[in-house]
Amino acid sequence: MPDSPTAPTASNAAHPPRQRRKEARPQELIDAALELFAEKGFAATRSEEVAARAGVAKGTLYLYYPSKEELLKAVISQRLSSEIEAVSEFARGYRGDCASLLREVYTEWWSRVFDSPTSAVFKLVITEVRNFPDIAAFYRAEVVEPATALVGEIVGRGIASGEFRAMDVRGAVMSLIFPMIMLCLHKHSLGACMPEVEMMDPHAFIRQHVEIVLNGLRGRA
Amino acid sequence: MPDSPTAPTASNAAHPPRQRRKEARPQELIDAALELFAEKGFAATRSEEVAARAGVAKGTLYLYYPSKEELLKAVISQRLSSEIEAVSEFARGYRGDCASLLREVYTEWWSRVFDSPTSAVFKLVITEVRNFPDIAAFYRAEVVEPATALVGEIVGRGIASGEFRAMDVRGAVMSLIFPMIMLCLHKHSLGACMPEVEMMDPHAFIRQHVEIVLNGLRGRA
Amino acid sequence: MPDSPTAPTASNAAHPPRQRRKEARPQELIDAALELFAEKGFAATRSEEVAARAGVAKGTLYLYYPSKEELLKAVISQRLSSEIEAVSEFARGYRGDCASLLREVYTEWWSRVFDSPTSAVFKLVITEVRNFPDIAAFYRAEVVEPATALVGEIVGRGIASGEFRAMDVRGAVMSLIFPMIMLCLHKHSLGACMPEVEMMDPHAFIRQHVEIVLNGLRGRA
Amino acid sequence: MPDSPTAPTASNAAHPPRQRRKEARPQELIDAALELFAEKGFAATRSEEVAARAGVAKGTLYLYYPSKEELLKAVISQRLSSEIEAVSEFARGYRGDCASLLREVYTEWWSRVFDSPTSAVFKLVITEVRNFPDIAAFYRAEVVEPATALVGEIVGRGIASGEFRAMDVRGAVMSLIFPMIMLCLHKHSLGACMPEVEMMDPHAFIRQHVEIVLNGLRGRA
DNA sequence: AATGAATGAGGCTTCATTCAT
DNA sequence: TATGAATGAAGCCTCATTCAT
Repeated sequence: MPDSPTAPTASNAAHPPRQRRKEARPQELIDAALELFAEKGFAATRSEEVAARAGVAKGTLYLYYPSKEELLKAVISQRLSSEIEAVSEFARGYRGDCASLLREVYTEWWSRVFDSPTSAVFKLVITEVRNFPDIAAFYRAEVVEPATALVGEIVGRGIASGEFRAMDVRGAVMSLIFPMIMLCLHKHSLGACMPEVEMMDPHAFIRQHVEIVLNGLRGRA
Repeated sequence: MPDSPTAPTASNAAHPPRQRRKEARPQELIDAALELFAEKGFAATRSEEVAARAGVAKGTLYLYYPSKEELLKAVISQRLSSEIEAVSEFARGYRGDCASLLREVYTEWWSRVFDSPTSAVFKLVITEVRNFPDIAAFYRAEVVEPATALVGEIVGRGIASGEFRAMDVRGAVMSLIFPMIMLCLHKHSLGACMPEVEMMDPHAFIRQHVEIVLNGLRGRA
Repeated sequence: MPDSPTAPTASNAAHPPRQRRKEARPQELIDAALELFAEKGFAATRSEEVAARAGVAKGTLYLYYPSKEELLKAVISQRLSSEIEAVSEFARGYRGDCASLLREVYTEWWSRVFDSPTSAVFKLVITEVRNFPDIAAFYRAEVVEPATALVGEIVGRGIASGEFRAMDVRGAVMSLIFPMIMLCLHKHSLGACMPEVEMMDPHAFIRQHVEIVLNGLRGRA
Repeated sequence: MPDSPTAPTASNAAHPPRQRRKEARPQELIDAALELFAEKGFAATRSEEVAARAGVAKGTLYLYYPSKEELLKAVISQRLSSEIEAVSEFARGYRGDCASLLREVYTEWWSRVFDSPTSAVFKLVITEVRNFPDIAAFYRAEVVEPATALVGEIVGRGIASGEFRAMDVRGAVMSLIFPMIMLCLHKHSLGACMPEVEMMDPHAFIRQHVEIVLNGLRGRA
């Protein structure tokens, strides 16, 4: 029911009341920026849009980040840092065979990442690395290396114990990881454009993919 | 092919090229645009750069494409159309078991795509679909559907014949295809930034990945 | 003056200063503004800088002056008013020949002006008059006219008495005054940029200049 | 008589015809910039105003100068360079006594400078040196040093020959030069605001000032 | 057809001023 | 009264597009 014209509500006010929320702003801005940068790309997102989505005025953005580019870097590093924290914790001290460990990591951790805003970071990194070399170095050191090492070590152990057959470990890691990243990319690109197209449920896919690959790592080639 | 005896010798190259140029311009502009759009993103690429890389002046671009956006659409549709042509041809009338067919499609056709400029289109599509809904519809109808249908049909046949175990076919297709697309994305994003980092050879990865998945599709889960 | 025996010793300084502050604020703001406006120009000086140099926060400035422009006007009029007061007093009722009077005015009063913050006002006026017409009217009425009248009258008396030869009085006044103003301008422009360049001592220059001009006013042309 | 509403003239056109005048633009932009920078100050002049006064659009300015700051530097160096050329030529190989030479330099060269747009450069330099240290170095090396050397040498010769009495040469140079610069500054500051105020004719002042100082340099102190 | 000078809408950023605390 | 977070108008500059040559 629309407001009657003679009964303006609070939202009609020309100047919504100013709020002083110094503590909350940085995270709000980062969240808004991640959504928009992933949706439209860094260059095509106006800084005013980011501010608007974070519920502040244009100028406020610049009280917290000195430029749009610095905001981008903050978005990526802040998001990834917290996620990295999470996996490390997750994998540390896990007991059981390799297959179970991988199954757990994927269904627990990856499923959660897929549902979180972090899923957008992959699109952002792929889209913007070539324009911002800092990102490449950071991403490689903080994400690619640790993730490859973690999964690679599990696969390597499996090969050593005879659970898996001999093969190129780096390739096996890619076979495991790449589809997960693609799932994230799809969610924020084609998937976001065509909600009507029925696709396999992402979580079910994750489970099935891990099983296929684990199974494929075992048998005779 | 040596000069025909009646053709002028050195000055031969002076005119025909200029003739050929006019015909070749659209393709040269598309090639330049694909490289740059994939490298920097559509919004961050200046149309003057595209013209420069194609060896013409700024204004000339607009004699062939009415706007930067139309150029983008031309880039995507032209590249994909020719590639689609190619696979259809490839798969049509293939005889043999499912595994062999998939092996062939991937190692022959995909390996070639990975090495061609078409590999950049995937990055471009992922980057820009949300800004240009036309692209989404086109890409889905012309690429996603046919490719999914093609591979899906092969996998389906394999399940029907008992060669593969029962499972969600769409998911199996994703398990096969996603890493290939990621390979292309990587080539044009992180991979382009860090040439020094050693990775598994892409073609070897393609072979290994297909074997892992094919093997995984067969065995008991 | 030593502490009075009944006054608290160290803690003495703690409270009175805070009291004094409130009274002193306008002058502190004006002093800070004069320095900065003269250094960087009115438009290029941020009001926050003025506040910072005066030791208060941005908002506080606006408790004392309603806008940056009003602060500018206050800076100019306040500084000049107090200086005008001083000369008038100085010249009133002086006895002696014209040359001596001029010599006194210049070496006593001008030398002092040169060393005081007032020297910066000349740069400020020259820089900003055309943007703020109020300043022109004020400066002309309160500074140019009185000063020209004062010096002009002395020179005129000298010509009348035969001490000086006949000439355009306004021009003679300019010959006397202009270099003094230039000295102030130089101090706050080039002079401030290149402290290493040796120049004639300003006070010595003032004395020599007055002698040259007085001498020139006398002799046969 | 205003145009009748039904008879629009050429000046009513929304887009005045584009003119391609690559050769003439730089000088036109410099001239426009000098006027405006001197009038309002560098910071208070919008780059669009400069373009408009030069008869071009905003963007055109940036085809010729990469930033407003570079335009400022071009304005100053271009103007001064051509003027420096002129004096050097003027003084080279002059014959006659010192007084005559100075008289000539002043009445010929300075009078011309005063009437030319170059007169505005002095205001610009004084106003902006502290913000742009490059200008200080350039101005000192190209203007202050040569001018001081030129006039200083003449005065020095006069002292050596007994035509002038002994004194600080640098000071004498300042006594000669400073009023000329002040005349230029006045023209572009107070003088521009109050055209109604009668002042001594600048050219007459220049002549009288030189005579006063020359006379003052001679006589007994 | 090709060029590149010219244009001006639009984006990033600054900063004078306001206002909640 | 003092603060400094918040605002948004306004300025610098870029670049897609146009058009005179």
